[in-house]
Amino acid sequence: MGYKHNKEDIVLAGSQLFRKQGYHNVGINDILKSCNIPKGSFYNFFESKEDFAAQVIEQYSENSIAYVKSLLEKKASSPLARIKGMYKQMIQDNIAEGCSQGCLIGNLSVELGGTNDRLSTHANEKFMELIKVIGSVIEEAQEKGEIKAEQDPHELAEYLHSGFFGALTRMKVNRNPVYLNKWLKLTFGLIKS
Amino acid sequence: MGYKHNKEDIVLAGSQLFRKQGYHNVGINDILKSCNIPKGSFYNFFESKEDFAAQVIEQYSENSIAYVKSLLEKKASSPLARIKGMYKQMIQDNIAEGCSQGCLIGNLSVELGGTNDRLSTHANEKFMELIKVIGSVIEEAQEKGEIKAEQDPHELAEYLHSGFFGALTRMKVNRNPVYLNKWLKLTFGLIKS
DNA sequence: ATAAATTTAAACCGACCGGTCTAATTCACC
DNA sequence: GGTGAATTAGACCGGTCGGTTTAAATTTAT
Repeated sequence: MGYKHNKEDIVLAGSQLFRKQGYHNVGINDILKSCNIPKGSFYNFFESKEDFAAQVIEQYSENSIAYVKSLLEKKASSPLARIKGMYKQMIQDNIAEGCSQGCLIGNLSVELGGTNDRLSTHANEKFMELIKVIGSVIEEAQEKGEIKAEQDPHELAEYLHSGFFGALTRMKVNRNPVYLNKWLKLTFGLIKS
Repeated sequence: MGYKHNKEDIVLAGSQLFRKQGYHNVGINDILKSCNIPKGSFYNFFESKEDFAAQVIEQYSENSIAYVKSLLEKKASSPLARIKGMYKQMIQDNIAEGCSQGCLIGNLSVELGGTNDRLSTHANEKFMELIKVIGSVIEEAQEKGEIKAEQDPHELAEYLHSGFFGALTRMKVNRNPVYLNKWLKLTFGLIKS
């Protein structure tokens, strides 16, 4: 049950730092300061900065997937309403964070996609896992006739979520949620039957 | 007319490096090596790394805007065909680069949006300039009845281009252009009248 | 109670970072 | 052809980077 510090808290702090400031702009010392641990403890838990980042990706995406599943499982409402509600909730979450962070997976894909195979492959795998979850609810919505049936549900999920990342980027650079709301309105206007 | 080295070439080399590897992962020495100049020359032309990056943003986006305008001005074809043709061309360009770079403006927006106000504001201004250009052709297409007229053309241009950036991110992390093609097909299927 | 194992703590390391400095070179102009 | 300004050249600087090390403190097991 542990000593003074615990791994999960450090990883959580790291995900906040990486999301807001990126990978290369965050040093080990920033991480140490942000949760008041000495360097020895850090290297006791993690092999390297890269290993740490891999665990940040893992924890963040597992939490995200669980969160998305919980939002999509409210069987009371229709599939389309659940998907739209999920994005609405995510928009609220980003607003609560001051529009300054965005999506860790997307951000790291951009920053490390050109150079760090290990981390960007890891991020990509987690992205695809999330797409699967969203895709299955889109399929449901198509079966109920709520969403145009012409497109492959999995492709549509990819389209939605990478478009949402584009909007998150606009949000981050402007520190303003309007782009998320515009995206929501436009996207769901376009895909509904 | 110059001595041995010239500024524009250094800026061009920098834009390649920043696009592929990001801002913080590229050091001054990487830039020097990539165009074989000594440090003294670099600091003769540029005040600092940040000043250099600002000039990279400026040159890259001015070139991009001119390029986009040239692609959109082929009055032989319809406005919609011109817009779609522009994205098709951009997809080809990214393929020619090995799908490893993406968009400098978008990439820097993600990496620096949370921390560097000067550079991210600069990037944002250039993004909006480009949106204006695309927006005006969308308006044209709407007047000709080629694109659904319900949406504001400027908002639609923002939607298109930030969605394209999302697809570029998928491309970069997968080193694969299929995501760009899927995006093209889906987007233009959805917005056409 | 004590020994073994683990975690905490921070000083320390070489490498590299962005940036400065001084000298040699090259150019434009008289 | 000589002169002053701009460019080229790279050694050099303090600071910070990711990472190592050694010892003290703490927890667990006996």
